[in-house]
Amino acid sequence: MSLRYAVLGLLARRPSTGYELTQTFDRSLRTSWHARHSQIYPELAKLEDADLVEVVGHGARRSKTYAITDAGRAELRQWLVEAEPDRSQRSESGLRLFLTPLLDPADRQATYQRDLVHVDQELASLQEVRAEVRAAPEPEAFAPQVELGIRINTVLRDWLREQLQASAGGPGHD
Amino acid sequence: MSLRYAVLGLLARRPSTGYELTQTFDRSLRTSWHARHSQIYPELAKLEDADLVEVVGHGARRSKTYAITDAGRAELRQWLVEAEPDRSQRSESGLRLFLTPLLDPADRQATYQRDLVHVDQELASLQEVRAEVRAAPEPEAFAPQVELGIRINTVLRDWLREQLQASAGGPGHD
DNA sequence: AATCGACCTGTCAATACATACATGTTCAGG
DNA sequence: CCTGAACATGTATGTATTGACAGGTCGATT
Repeated sequence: MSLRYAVLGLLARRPSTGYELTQTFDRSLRTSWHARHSQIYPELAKLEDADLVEVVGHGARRSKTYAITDAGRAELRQWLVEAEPDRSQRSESGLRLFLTPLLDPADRQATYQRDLVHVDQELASLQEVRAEVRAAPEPEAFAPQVELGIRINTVLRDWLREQLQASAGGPGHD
Repeated sequence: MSLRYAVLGLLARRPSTGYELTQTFDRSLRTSWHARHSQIYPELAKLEDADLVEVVGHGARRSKTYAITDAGRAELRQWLVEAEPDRSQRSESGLRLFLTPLLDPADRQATYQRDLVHVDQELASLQEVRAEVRAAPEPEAFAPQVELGIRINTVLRDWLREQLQASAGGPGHD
């Protein structure tokens, strides 16, 4: 049911078209709940059927702008506050990190290096977002979430650097 | 395809029965790649068909012990080193954290509090694992991974504490 | 000897999700 | 006027995953 609440949550921030939602899933939600447009459009239709969202406008290229309804807000709040969270996760990157010790030192170093490049990019993009948020006239409610993303990626970056340094001396360094 | 490599990876660490794999998925892989036994048993059968794993023993209660084959090891290495990682993730907890700013301060505090309890438990259990790893006679290849888990959960714990303190003064505290 | 709980392996039906297919629209540049 | 790229929305087919069902096994306790 997470997809449903992800969509509801994004529409609670601002009314959007399916296309805009798809972009937000790609940009902001890819690290927490990934979804493709082929899932988003049918989900919007289901949510509309259930009166949790409604079409509030038609734009160019047949686009429809959806907004969350009061019922939708209530449903979202209920899920966030009252439903027991499912703490399980699916992260291919996490799985790879978990299994990396199985590789021999050269392969291991190569994969850590690849991850480090990615984390650096991630950090750069999050720092840009933070700068934008700080430059905004009004305080942004999502600023702490951006900060958390930066902190987690920083920990990851430092850990990857340590692993690379530790094996840099060679497997039988002593 | 991640499930396949998760199973292969666990069998690369040591031969196991389906039941043992299920337990490991629950204990260690729940935060990176979650799977139920109803997926694991059929996957083992498929892997055996493909000669990537083999049955190396029969135990009590009809249990079969599987081990990874040389072909399986090659397949696993190839995936870890050469396949382009899919960086997208699915984490209900992450989604909840992302959406929490939508809640009013009282609800928000309640959910952060709930998360804090969980993170504390997670940390305690990871610190136990670390202690075991340190007490082991031989150096444990997976020790850095445990350390990373501790660091990430520590960052999360500190961040949650900050959020709780920030809103403790009340929404219009100044 | 009966019973209970943990052990252990499977299957099935329904839902979630990915990939590919399919179609039409607006705008900018040549 | 033509063309290509980005915009925008959908559907179809196959695979992945869940939750429920199902049944057999072993050991300990009574």
